[in-house]
Amino acid sequence: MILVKQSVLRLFQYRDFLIRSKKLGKESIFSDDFAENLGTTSIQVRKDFSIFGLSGNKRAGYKVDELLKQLNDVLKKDEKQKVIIVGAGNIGKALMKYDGFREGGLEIVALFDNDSKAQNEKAKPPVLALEQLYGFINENKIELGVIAVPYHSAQQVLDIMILAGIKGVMNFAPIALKAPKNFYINDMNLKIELESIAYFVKSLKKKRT
Amino acid sequence: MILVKQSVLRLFQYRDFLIRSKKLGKESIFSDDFAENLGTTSIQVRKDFSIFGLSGNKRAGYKVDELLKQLNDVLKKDEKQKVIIVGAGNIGKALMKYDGFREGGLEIVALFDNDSKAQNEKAKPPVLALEQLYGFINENKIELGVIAVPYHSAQQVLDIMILAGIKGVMNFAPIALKAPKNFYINDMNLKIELESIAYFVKSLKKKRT
DNA sequence: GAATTATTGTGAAACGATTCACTTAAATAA
DNA sequence: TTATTTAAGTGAATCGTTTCACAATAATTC
Repeated sequence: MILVKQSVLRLFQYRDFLIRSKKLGKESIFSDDFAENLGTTSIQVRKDFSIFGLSGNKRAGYKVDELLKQLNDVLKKDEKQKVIIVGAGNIGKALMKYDGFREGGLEIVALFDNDSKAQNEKAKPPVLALEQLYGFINENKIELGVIAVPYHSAQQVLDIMILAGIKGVMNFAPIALKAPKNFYINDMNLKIELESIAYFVKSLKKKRT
Repeated sequence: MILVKQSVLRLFQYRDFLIRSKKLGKESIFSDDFAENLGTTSIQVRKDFSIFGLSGNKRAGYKVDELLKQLNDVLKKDEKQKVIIVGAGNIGKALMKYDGFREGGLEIVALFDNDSKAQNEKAKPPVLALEQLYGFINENKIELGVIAVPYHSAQQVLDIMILAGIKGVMNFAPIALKAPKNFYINDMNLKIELESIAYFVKSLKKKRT
């Protein structure tokens, strides 16, 4: 399959907008509506749909229900997916409480932390010891993980996760991690993202001088 | 100026690696070292340097101190930059405590929240009422902000920020925001990023069948 | 029911980013 | 001091993504 990463990300955004529109009682919708809402163009929207074989009605746009069904199919939004978070510090805990994931069909089933003070087997979701990481992933057939540990232990943690059977991670450690080719890593380097905003803002100012 | 977004992001990563290498006592470094550490290629590294006029020594690589000085210059890492966070919920508070920003010369000077229970003028940084947002930005000439409020109030908050003089934001609300052309927004849509990882992982599996 | 209009759908062109293929020069070896 | 080696530097080619230009067709109007 062709890797059309940007398109896929937008499809997820279209899906969210579609769900919100449906809640507002809309029954049909146009490529312009998506464009307007997401800050892109209707051409981009239709091209994305075209790539994935999503179709509407010429002149009458897209039926909300129908498109949503097609989108769910393309995006494989079938059953819930279990996710674990490694690192129960500030970011790990914030993500645990983040509602967005649940809405997206992503269930956080456990956190893991070194620090015994953070651990709590009875909590929902439980916060377990790092020693249990390998076994938990293996037994529960977890495929998705979030890395929210300090940068010096991130690679170590990832290695365990890969060995245990995880297939993709979202990484908040501010460092590039090494993984095999068929493993999917999404780096969320908050430090660099914010630094780059500062940079681009400064550049914009210079421009106007 | 040409907008070479990807290159700029990598330059920040090179800088971080350079700083870590310096701490380890390294005095010179090669494009291959950067590539190896960041999971890219030495050609990419040299191309990035070339675009921004960063130069080394043929055969002997780059002097760590010298390159770092050049990089700081290119990336405008001069004075500290003040940042505010709007939304003192899970994510807002986690970001407040996140050390990475400080290391990157970014100082979080205040948080803002609707909820009077979250507010605390004496805290460091203070958590202020949303009513104070406009005045604070204006008086303190803040240019950078983080949006960590629920999606239904994100656009409202952004409008105030823009009006008050903010020039760029990092947005954690899972929605596309509208802003003028010369305003810089970096969307960190955690929900969609994690959903897309799930999607790509499923795709990888299919491939092997 | 024919003409008009609005919107989808898509191959081709343009653009931007990455990779290639080669040149240059400094350091080391002979 | 000359030859060899190693790594930087970069214009050109390639690749992936976005945008354009226009064809197709469903709905609406006349």
